[in-house]
Amino acid sequence: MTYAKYLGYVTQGQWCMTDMVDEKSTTAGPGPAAPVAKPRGRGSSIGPLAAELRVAIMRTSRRLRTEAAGHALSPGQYSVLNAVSKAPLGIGQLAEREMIQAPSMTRIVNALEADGLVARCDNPADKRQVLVKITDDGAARLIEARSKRTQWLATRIAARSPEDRAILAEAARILQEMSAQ
Amino acid sequence: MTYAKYLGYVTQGQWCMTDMVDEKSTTAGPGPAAPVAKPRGRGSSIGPLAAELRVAIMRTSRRLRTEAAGHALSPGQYSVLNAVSKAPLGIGQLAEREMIQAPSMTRIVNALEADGLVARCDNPADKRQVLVKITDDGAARLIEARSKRTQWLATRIAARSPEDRAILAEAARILQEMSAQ
DNA sequence: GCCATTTACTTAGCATTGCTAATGACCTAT
DNA sequence: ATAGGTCATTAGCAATGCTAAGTAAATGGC
Repeated sequence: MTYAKYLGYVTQGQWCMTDMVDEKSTTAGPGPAAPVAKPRGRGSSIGPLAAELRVAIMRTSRRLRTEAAGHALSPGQYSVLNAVSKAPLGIGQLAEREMIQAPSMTRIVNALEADGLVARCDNPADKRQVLVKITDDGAARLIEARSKRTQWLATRIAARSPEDRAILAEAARILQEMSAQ
Repeated sequence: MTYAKYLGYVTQGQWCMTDMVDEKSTTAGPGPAAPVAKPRGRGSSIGPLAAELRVAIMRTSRRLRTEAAGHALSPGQYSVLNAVSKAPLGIGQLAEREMIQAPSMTRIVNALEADGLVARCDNPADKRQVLVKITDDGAARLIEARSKRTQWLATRIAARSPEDRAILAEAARILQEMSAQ
């Protein structure tokens, strides 16, 4: 019950809560990480920036997730459908991609299959493996979900100034690089 | 089982999965980001930017959540502890802040209380209400968790150029504004 | 060529977290 | 004083994650 007991068993984040805190008062100062290169000037204090960016990202991601809800496609289903839209993949491959365990993926694929969005096929080369293939219904649903998923964000972006849009574009690139590491 | 049955009952996002798709092929086009500055003309295609930004944010948030795990404080517990660190709050207020329902908050507070990180107090002015107060242990744990939470991000930020940091700072501000709407 | 090991998926069961519904205690207004 | 609303808790369901164990098929050693 006390959560701590749950650790050592949890291997990756699987919690869901908001994380929508106002954490202005992080402890601030130069913060966790080291200076860098030429942190000169007063402006480049890493700690507060990291704290602020974290809050901004978590809050935005929460909004994105919330807004994406209600489309009859859970995030997991969406991810899998998207992955399978290019080429059929096995359960294990999908699980690895999504960073979950195979049984969890089996369950997701079961749900998608029950809805007729994917189909299981035999792999002639290895009959142990099940290939998950997208159906026409699945492809249609994916396209629909895809646009709805981005809709909320697209609306807000459209409302910003061109300068802000440029910054967001750059930030997207930077964030991708950082999280890829 | 089929998820669709679950809708109309779900009111907000509560799923957890990766969402860590390689959705490069969203509609794409000119590649990652748009030019800049003077976007009008053909350059300011909102759709691809929204799609890319969405992926960047979701992926980064996922990393943040994953990296934050293993500190014996779930995101929910962390949020509550942080909220309560400034002033005691009632269950209902906390629930509203976190955008969850009161029973869920009761459960979180129960866990924190069991760990001795918060304490329930009576509110003399309204005996229906329970005030959740942080304990010394809770405050200590919060500070510890706080730095660890931002550490991952701070490290990556520290490795970027000053220009990138400036962009991220701006982006954080913009994202805050957008998600606040 | 046959048996042992490994691999891929499924089934079974537990844990966490969110929600709704219903209950009990208390405040507020008539 | 009583009726109705508000706050918190308890009870019970749904979804998603995990581990452990079981089945089917491929691979390897003798």
